[in-house]
Amino acid sequence: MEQPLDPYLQRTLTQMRRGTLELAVLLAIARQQEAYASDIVTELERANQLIVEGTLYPLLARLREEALVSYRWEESASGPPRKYYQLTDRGKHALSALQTSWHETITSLTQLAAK
Amino acid sequence: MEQPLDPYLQRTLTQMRRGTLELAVLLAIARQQEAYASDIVTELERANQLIVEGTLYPLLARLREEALVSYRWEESASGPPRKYYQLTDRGKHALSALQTSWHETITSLTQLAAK
DNA sequence: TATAGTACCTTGTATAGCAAGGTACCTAGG
DNA sequence: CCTAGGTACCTTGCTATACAAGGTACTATA
Repeated sequence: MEQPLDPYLQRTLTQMRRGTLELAVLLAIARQQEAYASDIVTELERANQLIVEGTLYPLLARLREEALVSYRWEESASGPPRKYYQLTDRGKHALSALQTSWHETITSLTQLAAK
Repeated sequence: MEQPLDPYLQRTLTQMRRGTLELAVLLAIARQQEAYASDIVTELERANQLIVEGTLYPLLARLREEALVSYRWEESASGPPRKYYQLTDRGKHALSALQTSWHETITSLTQLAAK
């Protein structure tokens, strides 16, 4: 039973997603070696990270432009062809750098929260 | 010795800050009971969270509009008067809610990162 | 009466999440 | 056939916010 969220909290959580979605998507791709958009959505849902198409497709396009991921087309028996994404070497390095920053952020906030 | 950052990483880290700065500022105020802008900057620097004036002042104004903080003026012997901020009850609740979301996010990403 | 230090705040720009809407492929039922 | 439903890709418009840069004003000191 979900309560409707305070608009303030809603907005702030959206901002929080900005910092983590890109990392989460890179992790989801890394985890599966190869993934197309629906795989990523499913993988993130499993981890309670919601992402919608209007967010994911532009994000994948950015990752592509930055050469963090590459893709290949694959035909599907049950619909249009799919773009399967995989991490490039550059993507693996970026993922590693982001994880480091992420851990530093956790450390900082943990320290701030300690009385 | 700081290396100049990859512009991509730079941008992404800025996005990461979006999600955490508001939480960090609320924590910094809570920690000190009362704080003015410079106190907050100092407190965050100590935790390795950089924040600049052009970010902090608008953020404090937003917190004020949302009634998460209130302030009182205090004269200073060494310059212009200062605005000392403190959390309101609503602010304490919001802080608590944000911390909960923050921990959930950590859990999600930790789960995604686990092989 | 300058100059330096402190403290407040605003303007303009770029970025990215999201709602909503669009195109096109495939299969199955009538 | 051809229409409906499911799948998959993508775009447009809106909004929020971090940050660089610039601005005002108070106090103390030389």
